This record gives sequence, structure tokens and C-alpha cells, in this order.
Amino acid sequence: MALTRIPRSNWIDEGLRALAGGGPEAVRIESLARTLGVTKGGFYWHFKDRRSLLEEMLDVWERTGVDEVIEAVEAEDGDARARLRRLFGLASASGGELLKTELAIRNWARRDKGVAKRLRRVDNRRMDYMRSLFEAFCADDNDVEARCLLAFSLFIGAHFVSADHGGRSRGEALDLALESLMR
Amino acid sequence: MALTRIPRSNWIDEGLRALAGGGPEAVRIESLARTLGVTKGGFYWHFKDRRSLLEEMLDVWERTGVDEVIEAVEAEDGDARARLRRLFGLASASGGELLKTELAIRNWARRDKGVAKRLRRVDNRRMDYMRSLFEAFCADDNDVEARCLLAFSLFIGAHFVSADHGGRSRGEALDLALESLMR
DNA sequence: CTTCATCCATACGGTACCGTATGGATGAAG
DNA sequence: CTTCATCCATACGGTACCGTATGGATGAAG
Repeated sequence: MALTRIPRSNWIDEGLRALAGGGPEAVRIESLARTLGVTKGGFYWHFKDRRSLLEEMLDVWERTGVDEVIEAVEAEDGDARARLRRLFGLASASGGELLKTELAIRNWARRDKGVAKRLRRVDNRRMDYMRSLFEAFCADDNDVEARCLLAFSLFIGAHFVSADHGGRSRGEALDLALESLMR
Repeated sequence: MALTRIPRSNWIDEGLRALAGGGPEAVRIESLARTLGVTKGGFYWHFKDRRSLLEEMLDVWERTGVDEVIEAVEAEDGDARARLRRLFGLASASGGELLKTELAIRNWARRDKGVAKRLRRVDNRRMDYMRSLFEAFCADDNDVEARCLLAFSLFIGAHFVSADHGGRSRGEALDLALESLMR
């Protein structure tokens, strides 16, 4: 078997990088080819068309981008509150490429039903996990749900909100918010 | 003075509609022209280029999309909690074109410094207003800041989160979350 | 050394744009 | 009725793409 000079995974990774940087419209085949140092001839050998690349990018994201965080949180010891802090720390590791990808996908989902469907699967799994954590120190069912939605919205929404916090840094404000959810 | 067949404002409104639907990349001059029933000849008489249309669209949004909500909330009577509920109701009137526009701009701001600067101005004004409401029934300064960030993130983030809520509707979950912030 | 599946380069036709140049069309003002 | 600023249609050149067709280049397998 001959060597795969630019394997499928390479196109997908580069596609996800482009998606993170400029949304799905920025995933251009000839642009990716230039970045990878080949021409699009290679692309159309691996993939049927642009659409199928986008689908496979989402497949990869759905597999890698979701379980890994939960696994990392569960790997260490600690009670529910400690786990929530760790979850929060990992999810809002702000510089991360994975976060940018996710934000791009969330925006994409607003106008693409297929993407929206994937996102719903992903978010439901995360919410389920968060519920299990909040239930450890919250008796009331409605209270758990409220805190879950607040925490999740805080994870995501804070990256779309651009305000100062009266002398505090964004990180400090986030900590205050999270701690108030665990009271 | 001859009649303005398609005035500037018409291009800007249609541009904002396109932005709301598909992000800044969807604001295409020839596409807008088709929608307006003219050719781009008209566009380039009114505007220097595509960039200046985008700038003016943001100008209009910054003026109309910010103050109106606060004014509508202040128009009626009620204590701080009632105002927060009204603010929340107006801001998350989900079908609204204005909301879609805002979400598109928030995403746009992630990769455009100029847009980010505008958004910071807007968000700071909203946060200032929200602080004044929370301060009415919250003594602690840190507590106010935490609740403000949580409420704002909930306003915005909920539209980017796609999860079910254990039998409850999204609206019910949002109410639970908001009420828990006003306790 | 040959064979053959694998992978890529090149050339092509097509679409959808941006921005410019230029020649009208329109209608209020005189 | 003429004038003239206002607004638009048309034609053009240019760019950046998508997807296809075709001819190699490459290297493991025999």
C-alpha cells in the first residue's frame, strides 16, 4: 500500500481549524489545499465533495470534543463541587482551539438543522452529566435544573458577552458566578 | 430633488436582515440588489463599497438595538424584580429579527476587532443597567456582579445551548433560572 | 524490474461575487 | 419645455471558488 501523503484526517483537522477561525464559510477546499501544500486534486480523491468534508468534521468533533472533557473531570478524585470547578476550568480554557471550534459550531447550528441535531445530542449528554453533579448537593429538582441551565449558559454565553466587571477580571467574575451557583 | 427610489436605509435594513440570517458573509451586494429589485449600480451610488455598508449597518444597530429595550423596560412601573422579568422577557423574545441580528453580531465580534469594540460599548451599558437593578435587592458587591454575569450569560447563552430540560420547556427552565437569580 | 492501487497536478468549464466606467432614465425646479 | 442633480442598468475586467476529467508520480507487493 502506497503512503498516504495527506491522509483524510489531515484534511479534517485543517477543516476544523478553518471552521474555528472563520465559521463554515471559511472552510474552502482550495484554501485548505494551499495550507496542506497540495492541490485540490488530492481532496477530491479522498472526499466526494465539500459537503461530505463538513459532515466528517462534525463526526470527529462529536466523538473527540465531548467525551474527553467528562473523562478528564472524572479521572481525578473529589466531590461534586470540586468536579464542577474542574469541569468549568476545562471548558473555559479560553485560548483553546477546541473551544473556538465549539463556538463556531454553536453558531452554525442556528441556521443548519443537521448541525442543530448533532448539537442537541451533545448538549443533552453534558446536561445529564451536570445534573448528576448538582444533584449531589441540591435536593429540589427545579433548583437543579435552574442551576444546570445557568452553569451551561455561563460556560457558553460568557464568550459571547463582552463587558467589564468593575475592576474585576473576567476570570474573577466567572469564579464569583460559579461559586454562587454552588451555594 | 428627485425621488430616492431605493434610499440608503433600505440597503441597510436588507443588509441587517441578511446578517441576521447568515452572518456577515451572507451580506452580498448583488444579492441585496436582487432582493430590492434593482441592480448594484444603485448600491455603488449610495455607498463607497461593501465595507462601508457593514459599518453603517453596525451604526444603525448600535443606535436602535440597545436603547430601545431599556426604554421599554423603564416605561412601565414596578420594582427591580419586575423590571428584570420584563427585561428578560423582551430580550429573549425568541422569534425576533433583532435577536437574530444580535446573535450574528456577537459571533462576528469574535473575529473582527472593530465589531468587538462596538459590542463592548453596548454590553457595558447593559451591564451597568442590570447592576442598578440587582443592587436594589443585593447588598454584597460581588454578589451583584455574579448575578449580573449569570443573567447576561443566560440571556445570550441559552440561544446557543440546545438541550432538553427533563419534561420542562425551555421557557419554563429559563423562568426557573431567572427566579433563582432574584432570590 | 514490473505491476498496480494510491494519491496528486493540471487544465477546464462554470458560478457568484466585487468594484468601475459609462450611458441613460427620471422627475423636481426654473 | 429645458436643465440638472439624482438614481439606476449595463457591460466589463478581475478574483476566488466548486467539481470534473485526465494524465501522471509514487512506492509497496509480487
